[in-house]
Amino acid sequence: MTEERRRRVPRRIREQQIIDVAVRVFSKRGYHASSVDEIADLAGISKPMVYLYLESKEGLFIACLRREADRLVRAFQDAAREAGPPDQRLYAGLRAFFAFVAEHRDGWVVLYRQAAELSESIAREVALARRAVLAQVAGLVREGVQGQGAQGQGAQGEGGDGAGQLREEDADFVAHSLVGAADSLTDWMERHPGQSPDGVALRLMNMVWAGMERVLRGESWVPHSG
Amino acid sequence: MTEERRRRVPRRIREQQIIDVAVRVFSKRGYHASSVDEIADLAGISKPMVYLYLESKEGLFIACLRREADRLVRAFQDAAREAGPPDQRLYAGLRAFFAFVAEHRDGWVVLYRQAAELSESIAREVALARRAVLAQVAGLVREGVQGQGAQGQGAQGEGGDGAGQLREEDADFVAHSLVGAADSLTDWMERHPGQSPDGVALRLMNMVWAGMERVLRGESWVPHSG
Amino acid sequence: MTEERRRRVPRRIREQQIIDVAVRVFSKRGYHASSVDEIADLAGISKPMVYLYLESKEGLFIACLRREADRLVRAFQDAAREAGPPDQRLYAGLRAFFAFVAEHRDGWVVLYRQAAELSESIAREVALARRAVLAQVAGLVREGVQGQGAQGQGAQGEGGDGAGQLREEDADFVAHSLVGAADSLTDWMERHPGQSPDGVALRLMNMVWAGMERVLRGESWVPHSG
Amino acid sequence: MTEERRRRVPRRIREQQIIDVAVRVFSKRGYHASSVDEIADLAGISKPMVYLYLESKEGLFIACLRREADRLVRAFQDAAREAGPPDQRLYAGLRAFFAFVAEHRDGWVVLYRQAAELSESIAREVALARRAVLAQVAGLVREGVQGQGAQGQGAQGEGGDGAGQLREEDADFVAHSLVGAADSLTDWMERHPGQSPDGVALRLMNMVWAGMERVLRGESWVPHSG
DNA sequence: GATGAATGAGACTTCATTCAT
DNA sequence: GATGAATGAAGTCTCATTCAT
Repeated sequence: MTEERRRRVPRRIREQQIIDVAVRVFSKRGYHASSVDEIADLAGISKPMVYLYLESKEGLFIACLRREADRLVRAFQDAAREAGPPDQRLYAGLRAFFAFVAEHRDGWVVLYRQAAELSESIAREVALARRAVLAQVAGLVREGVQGQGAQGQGAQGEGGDGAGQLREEDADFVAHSLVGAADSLTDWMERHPGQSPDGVALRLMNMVWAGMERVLRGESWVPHSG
Repeated sequence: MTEERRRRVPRRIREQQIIDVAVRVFSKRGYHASSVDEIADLAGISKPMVYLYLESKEGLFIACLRREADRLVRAFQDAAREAGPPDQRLYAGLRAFFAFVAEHRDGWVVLYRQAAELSESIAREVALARRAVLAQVAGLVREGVQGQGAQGQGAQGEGGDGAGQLREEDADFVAHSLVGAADSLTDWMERHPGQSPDGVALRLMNMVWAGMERVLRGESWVPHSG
Repeated sequence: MTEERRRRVPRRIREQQIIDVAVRVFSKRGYHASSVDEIADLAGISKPMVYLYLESKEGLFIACLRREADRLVRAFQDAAREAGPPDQRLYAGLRAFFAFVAEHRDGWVVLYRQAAELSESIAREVALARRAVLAQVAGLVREGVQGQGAQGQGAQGEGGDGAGQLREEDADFVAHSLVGAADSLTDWMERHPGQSPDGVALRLMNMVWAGMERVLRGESWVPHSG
Repeated sequence: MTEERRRRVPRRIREQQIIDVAVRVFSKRGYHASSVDEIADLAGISKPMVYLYLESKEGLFIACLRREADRLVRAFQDAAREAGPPDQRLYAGLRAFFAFVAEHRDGWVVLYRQAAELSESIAREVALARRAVLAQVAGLVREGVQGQGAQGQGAQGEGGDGAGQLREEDADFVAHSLVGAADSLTDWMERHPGQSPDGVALRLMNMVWAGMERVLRGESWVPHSG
């Protein structure tokens, strides 16, 4: 890995180099405030190459988006493939998530902090990419809680049969909550640098595990109980 | 709504008109993709008026930011002022939050979906505004859980004394989780239009209430319990 | 002279107040870089008043120009009215000039440092005002040297009859030289704050007095004398 | 002059073309009244090229300034390099000056008629450029008069030893006077088109040569001699 | 594979000027 | 006599994108 920027680099590699830089820049500045000029400069090539390989600024952004979403999804899948009881698997998923964000902060930002400023056509891509991530989480949640009645951690013995009524909607609700919380916690992590990704995952697990099942079963906390 | 667009509108009112429009536009397009031209047009005035009253695009954005943060914080405070047991108060807070977002979607987007693309000086303002919101939530959380041992909803009888160990950090963790989840759930709401803000708040309450206390007490879910 | 900015000031006085401020601002920033806004602000009135009284930015500038040219011309005339031998009178004129500039720096700058940036129609006015100043100097020069043969300071006894051949052109040449030198020396004065206007006038007098007569007589220094 | 406006001109050349035009425009209109649009148009290119090569309007102006100051200084130095007695050298310097101004009127105007309207940072540059020009003249003056006692043109035999007391300040005084006079005489030249630069230089030489030495020696004309 | 040269379009911002009170 | 409200026009500057080599 001689770091000298070589001429005549084959297309596949150049593309990756460009995307590497672009993720960094898009993450730092946001889509609109990023300039193709800067990206080309930092990639050590001229602008026409960017356009030759990635077609347009939108194309470049979409390429970034897809690569980062893929990476995150794969990290999730790898973690979830682990055998084990469902709570362990969800925990593993969350750990994978926080570890990914800690290591690929830029990728996460590109995926999740570019809501308002994008053109219609990019917004669609972003929605797709996020759907892919959310789907992973929702999957884990569904599996995890389905098994919870049998292997869960005790207290709620009211029967896992409620899990049969799992609706897509509920799993989606929980997945949104988890991903939203996790996203927000990346900010919290930045202000508490001592915290390991695993620690954050553990805390979050503690906070939601007990309640998740409830939600997926339908309400049980009664508003006016006080 | 006989809001006929009049000439010679006094400054105070014009400013609000401008900010109203700006919140809408910034929310729809994001900061950079918004143009002062469009905002002026939609406000029914010429660009120089915008600059005369709000100084600059940044000034305009900051004005939007502050107004919306104030509104949200006030909505929260009003809800939290209600008497009642702590879980009720947190529930009221969440309801207020989702109601606010449902009614002021644009304001929320301006506050919470403008991360990466902003200049240093605006980023500071955004951070401040968000801190104000987070502080409200953290406050509610702290109060709520401190009282939980005494007036809580039963199941966890392990004693409220653990609440004494509440650390700022933990309340902040929970507040980040809640706000992040809530933010993300606004997307969920958009895809499930039948859901009332109160319903969403209830679901979220169910999901986190049981676990919050755990987090604030220190961990209790054990990773390798399986 | 209670300095409180009063309302309902009569036109004549308001006009002078405005012009006072305008001379200062035009001098500091130049014509184009000055804004009517700033002038109105500093004058403590609203822009429409400026337009009511002075018609336009150009009108305002021309008013400044005329007033300052008048003042300078009058200072010159007062000095030149002094009786005395011609060299004394020229010296008195130069002293008056440097004293004026030292006290009305802004006025001078407005008159003499606004060459390139002005519109055709203002440039005409400027030329007129400068002509008035140059004419004063040229007048002094002509008188002074005409008498030089009789009452001059000695050395050149070749006779004052050459003075009869004075051409307008020559007096004008000398006047331009003197005013140009004097203008430039105002910069020199700024860098040598110890120097009194009178001292500068004396130095300049020394430098040009002997040679002036020559020029007005036709050449006498021969290029290839070396 | 087959300078057909070509496409794809190399940077170095384009830069010079731009500066050529800019000097003309800045000279004609002054800094603020000049528009980059006009400069680009006259240079036969689009605005972005101007900004690509010269950074900003200020950068463009500074580039003009430096080039013209360099040219003038070099013209001076070339003239002063001529061997010969000191009066001849000063005369050569003045001739060079007037010849330069006659041929590069625009350059001179850019250098010397842009006083009041410039931003702080440009004003610094202008001051620097002018200093360079003044320094050349002051150098010539110093040399010239130092030798005057020995090789001078006769009349003043009071001893060249006074020349040893030359102070920086005095040379500077004379230089300011000369440059100011010369600047002002460029206006005179415009109104007397028949005059050659050499003729003007000769007249000025006549006017100041005799007196210069006096100034540099300390005063000798006595105010109240009459 | 690679790039220096070039631009149309559009952004923010300011200014001289006027209107209605 | 005086002003707050309002604007058309113009200016500086940046950007995504392409052409010709």
